[in-house]
Amino acid sequence: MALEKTTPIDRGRQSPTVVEIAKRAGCSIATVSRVLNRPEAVAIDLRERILRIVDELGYVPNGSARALRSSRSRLIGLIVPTLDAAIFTRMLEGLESRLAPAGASLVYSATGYDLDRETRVVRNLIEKGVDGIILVGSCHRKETLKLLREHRVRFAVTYALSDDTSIPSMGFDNRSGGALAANYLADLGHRHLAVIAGITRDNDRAAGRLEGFLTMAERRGIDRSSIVVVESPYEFSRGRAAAKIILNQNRNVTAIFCGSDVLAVGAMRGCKDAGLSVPRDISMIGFDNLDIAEYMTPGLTTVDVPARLMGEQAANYFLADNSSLDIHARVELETRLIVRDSTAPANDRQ
Amino acid sequence: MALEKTTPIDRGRQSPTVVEIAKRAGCSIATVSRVLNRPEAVAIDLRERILRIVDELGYVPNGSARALRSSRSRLIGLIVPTLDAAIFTRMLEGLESRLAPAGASLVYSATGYDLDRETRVVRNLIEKGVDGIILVGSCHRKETLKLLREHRVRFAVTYALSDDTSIPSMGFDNRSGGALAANYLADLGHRHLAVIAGITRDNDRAAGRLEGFLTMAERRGIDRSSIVVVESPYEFSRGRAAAKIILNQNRNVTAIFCGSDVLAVGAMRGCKDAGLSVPRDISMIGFDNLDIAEYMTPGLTTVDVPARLMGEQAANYFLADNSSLDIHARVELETRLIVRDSTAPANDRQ
DNA sequence: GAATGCGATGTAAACCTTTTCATAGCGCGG
DNA sequence: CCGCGCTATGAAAAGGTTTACATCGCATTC
Repeated sequence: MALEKTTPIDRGRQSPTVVEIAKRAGCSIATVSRVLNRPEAVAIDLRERILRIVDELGYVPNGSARALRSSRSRLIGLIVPTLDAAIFTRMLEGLESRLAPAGASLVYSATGYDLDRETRVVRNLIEKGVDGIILVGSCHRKETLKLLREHRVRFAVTYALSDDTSIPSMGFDNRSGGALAANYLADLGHRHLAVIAGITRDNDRAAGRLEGFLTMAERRGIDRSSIVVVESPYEFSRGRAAAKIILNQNRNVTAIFCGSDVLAVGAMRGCKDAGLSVPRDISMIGFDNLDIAEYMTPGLTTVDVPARLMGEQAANYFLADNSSLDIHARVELETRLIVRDSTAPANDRQ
Repeated sequence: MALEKTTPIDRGRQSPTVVEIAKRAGCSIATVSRVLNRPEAVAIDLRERILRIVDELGYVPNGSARALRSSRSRLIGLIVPTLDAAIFTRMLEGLESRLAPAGASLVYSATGYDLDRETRVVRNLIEKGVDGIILVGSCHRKETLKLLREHRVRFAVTYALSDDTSIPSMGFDNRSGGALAANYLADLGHRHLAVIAGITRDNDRAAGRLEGFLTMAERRGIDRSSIVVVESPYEFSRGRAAAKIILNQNRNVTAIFCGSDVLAVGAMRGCKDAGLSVPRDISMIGFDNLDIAEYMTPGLTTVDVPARLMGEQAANYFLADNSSLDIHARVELETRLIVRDSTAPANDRQ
C-alpha cells in the first residue's frame, strides 16, 4: 500500500514555474527567484511587475526543488510519544504559533513510547528533509543520536533537561516536580503514600518524577520502602485500575501522587469505585496541569508543566540563525505546584 | 526571522548519495534507485549487495530530490481548527496509525477557526508539496478550493459530509447528532431547553449540531423559540460562563445541550457554581465523546463521534491508488448517543 | 539455428529552484 | 576622461533522484 504507486505523473496543464514567470516578465529566472527570496535586491519596478505576474498566475513555488537546492525545507519534525489525552498538545500549539508565521510547518510523528520506533521515525523524518527535530525526553537509542549527528540535523529535547549539555534542551527538572508533590503531601501530614508512576523503563520523565518524589518523601522522614509504587501507561483506565489495586491492598494509604494528570483523573475515579472520597479519605496529586485538571470534581491539585513555553522556546531555537544558536540552546524552565481541591490534611483511617 | 538565512550550506563530509552507492556496488545509479523502489526488478544477488552497502553507509534517500522528480512527497497535510483540548487528536491518531506504516507523514497546521487563515495554510502546504490535504468541515473559502483544484492536490473533508458529492468526505451528519440529543431529552420529559453551541459562523459542524437539535426539539413538540441558545468558542471557561448566563436568566431551564464536550465540561462546572446539581436539577449532554467524558463526575452523556475511524478512512483515501480512489472517496459514518449520568428525567423547579 | 521475447541493467534527461560568477551600466573621484 | 566600485541583472551549474528508452544477453520456440 503505497502512495499512487501505479499511475504515472499526470499533471495535465502544469502549474506555472519560475520559467513561465520569467518569460512573461521578460527577465531571467534568477531575478524571479530573487524577487521571491530577497525582494530588496531587485529594482522596484521590475519587482512589482514580477509580483503582479506571480499573483495573476497563482504561482506557488515548488518546495521540493527549493529544498533540494538550498537544503532547507522549512519543515520541523516533532516526535512525541502520543497525542492522546492532550498531554503534548499544549506544547504543539506553542510550537505552531511561532513556526507558522515564519513559514515553517510541523511534521508530526508518534512513537507510542517505543524508542526503537523512535529511531525509525527519525530516519523517516531525515529522509523527508526536515530542518530540525524535536524530541521528548533525553532518553534515546544510540542509533537515534547517531542518525541525527551524521546527517547534521538540528535537534532539541523537551520535557526534560539533558545531562549532556551539548544537547540542546528546553525543559524542566522532572525530579523537582516530583519533589514538589512529596513536599506538599508531607506538609499536609500524610505518612502513608502511594505513587502511580508512568512506565519508567525508557522514560526519563516518568523515572525522574518518581525518583524526585521518593527522595523528597524520604527527606521528610517517610520511609522510602513504605511507599507503594505502581507503574501504568498514561491512560485514564489504567489510572483507575491502579488506584483500585493500591487501595485494596493498602487500606492505610492516604495520598496518591500520579505521574500524569491522565493517571490522576483515572485514579480519582478508582477511589470513587472503592467507596473512598477525594480528598476526605484520599488526597490526589497529578502532574502536567492539563486544562481538564481545573474542571474535575474535585479540582485536581497538580504540578504545572510549562508546556506551551517549551514549544515556543523550541521554535525559537529552530528559527534562530547559526550565529545566535547557542543563546537558545538551553532553556531551563520551572514546574510549580497548583493547589486545588483534591488534597487535604491527612485523615488516617483505622 | 527565517530558517538559517545567514549562513551558507555547510555539510562538511556530505551524506552519501545514490552515486556513492552505485560506485561501490559497481552498478549504475538507476539500479540503486530500483533496489530502493521496486526491489523485485533487480537480480537478487546484486540487490543484496546494494542493500548491504546502503546499510553500511547509513544511506538515507533525499526526499526533496525524490519529491521533485516524482512529484510525490509522502507528506499529507492536516488542517484542523485547533489541537487544544484533544478535540481532534483522536482523528489524528487514526490517521497517523495508518500513514506511518506506509512511510507517509503528517504535516500539521492549525487555523484557529479562521477560514482566511485556512486559505493561507493551504497555500503553504501546497508549497511544501504535500500529496494531499485533510480539512475539517465542508465550509471553506472559494479561494481555498480553487487553490486545491488548480494545483491538483487531493483533498478530503472530515467531521462532516459535503453536500457537493464531488468533494471526498469521510464524516457524519452533524444534524443527526444534534437530533439524537434533542430526542433523548424529550424522552426524559424535558421541555425547557438550552443550547451552548459552538460559534456557528463559518462552522458547518457547529451550525449543523444546533440546527439538528432545534429541529428535532420542535418535532417533539417543543416551541423552537423557547429554546435558549448561546454560542461560545470551544473552551472550558467559555462553557462555564455560558452556563452561568443561561441559568441566571432562565431559572426554568432543565437541560442543556452543548455543541462539544469541552463546553459541556465547562457548563457542568457552571452549574455547580450556580448551586445547581447535575443531573438532579439540570441534565447535560455533550458532543464528541472525548475520553474525559467518561471520567467526569457525573459521567457525561454525550454524542459519540467516530473520530478515530474518520482518521483511518481518510488515510485509506490518501493511500489508495488512482484506480480505487472513488471507492474510498465518501465514507458516511454514524454518531450515537452515549448515556451516562449527567442526564435524568426532567425535574421542573417552581 | 534464426527469430523472438523477456528480464536485467545502463544512459541520460528531467524535475524546479537557488546561487555563484560574470557582465553591463553607471556615477564618481582623481 | 580613465578607472574604480557598486548595483542590477543574466547565464549556467548544481542539487539527488526517478524514469523513459536503449541495450545486451539469454532462453524459448519453431
